[in-house]
Order: sequence, then structure tokens, then C-alpha cells
Amino acid sequence: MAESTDTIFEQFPGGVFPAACSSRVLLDHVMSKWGVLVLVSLTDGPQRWSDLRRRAQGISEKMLAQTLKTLEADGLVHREQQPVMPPRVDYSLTPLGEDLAEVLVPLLRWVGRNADAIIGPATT
Amino acid sequence: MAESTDTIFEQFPGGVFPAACSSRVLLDHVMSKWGVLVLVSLTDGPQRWSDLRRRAQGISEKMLAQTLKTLEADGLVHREQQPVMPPRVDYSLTPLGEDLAEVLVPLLRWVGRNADAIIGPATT
DNA sequence: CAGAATCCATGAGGATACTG
DNA sequence: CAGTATCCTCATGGATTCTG
Repeated sequence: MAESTDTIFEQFPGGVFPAACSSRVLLDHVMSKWGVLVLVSLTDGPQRWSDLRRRAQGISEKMLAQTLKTLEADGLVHREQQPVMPPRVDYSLTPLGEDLAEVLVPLLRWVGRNADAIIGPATT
Repeated sequence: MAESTDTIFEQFPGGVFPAACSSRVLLDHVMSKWGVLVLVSLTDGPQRWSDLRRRAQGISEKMLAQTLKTLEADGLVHREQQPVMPPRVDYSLTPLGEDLAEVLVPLLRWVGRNADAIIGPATT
């Protein structure tokens, strides 16, 4: 298993990404507290604003709006508004977003599998 | 490839992790700005404090200390101090940390591959 | 070298209220 | 329903100084 985990520095000889490069920016978007949850939530299929609020428990409207805008600007999330009253908007992963999800989900699974053992069943 | 990306909710029927559960806590540790960089940096082998500072460009001493402590408390990073003068301390991944790295590195690779196209070659 | 401790600024992020 | 706007708090995180 070593050949897939110890070669990442070949791509980034300058360190773990030079500071202030595009990788760092994208990393912050993708790895942000809410970005991860929104992206993974959307792997379940297109969802509406209120769905996402329910899925990503604890997210505020401000953060949801901000997160969705960032991910949309990055081309990871697609926003589809229907001009009806009351308004209806669906969010979904773009092909690029789905591609990202394929490497993101294994990480989330790992966290889910190990969280209780590492952190403890309840934070209290 | 669908069967591996659309079933994550089976494990977490309550949403994308209920708020304030152990998964959220661990997720924040692992996905934190500097946590990722330190963990991935250590996939390259054991490293000293000053190595890590150089690898994770832009990290402050405070953040490096804080990050390492969290990751060590989580059992992801091993700290080995040699009682010599001047002090020498080596950090490395624990088996658990290596396990995590195997799902983390593909994500980092993805970010490295797509960052320029998504964000733009220079943030300026 | 490998940190600990302190101070301080910024902005991430929450609560609330309002709108189309 | 799907947001926007505003205010405000507190924690992230940088800079600096000190120590074993």
C-alpha cells in the first residue's frame, strides 16, 4: 500500500503546497467545516435549500448561502432555480463535484468508522 | 462507481452526521486547514518540528503545536522525544494515522490536479 | 532546537429580522 | 420557500517573547 501514499510529494516538491497557491484555496473550500457536509449531502441526489439545512444540522442560513456560493463558483455544485411562486431551487453536484465526491466519501466513511473510538461516543 | 458514493447515508440516517457528535469533532480535526497538511506531510516519513514548519508553509509555531497536540491526542500522530541537548523530536504517523492517510492522500491529489483549473493558476 | 506563554487583530460564523 | 442584510461574539490564528 505504500506506493499510493508516499509519492504525493513528487507532485509538490516545494512542500505540502506552497502557501498562497491555488491548491491551498481549493483545499480550504473543500475541507471547510460546512463545505464537506454540503458536498457529501448532495451525493444523495439533488436537494433543495431546506433539505440541505436539515441535512447539515447546525448550519446557519448565512453559512449555507456562503458555502453554496463558493462551491457553485468553483463549479462543484449546480444551482437550478425554477421561476415559480413560492420559489423552488434545487442544488446538485456537477460532474466535477461528483468526481470530487468519489474521493471525499471514503474519507467521510473513515471518519464515521473511527470517530467513536478516537473521540468517544459522546462529546457531552 | 455509484455503489460506493451514494450509500453513505445508510450509515448516517440522521443527516450528514448529527450536530455535536464524535464524527463532527474528528472531522474538524482531520479536515482543519493545518491538520490536513501536517498529516499529509508525515506520509513522507518521520519528520522533525522544523521539517514540518518548512513543509506546511505559512503555519505559525502556535498552530503547529496546537495541530500536533490534537492529532497526537487523537492517536493519529506519534511523538518521539530524544532527551538530548539540543532537543530533538520526531513526529510520525501511527498505524491509525497511516490508515487515515490512505483516504486523505487521494483527496489531496484530486485537489492538486484540479486546483489550477478551478481557482486559477495564481491567486495574486 | 523545540516548544510554552502572552497579547492582540481579524474574520468566521451565529442570531435575528426582513424580503421577493 | 429561498434567500439577503445586519449586528455582534468569540475563537482562530499571527507576532512576539521567553525557556529548557
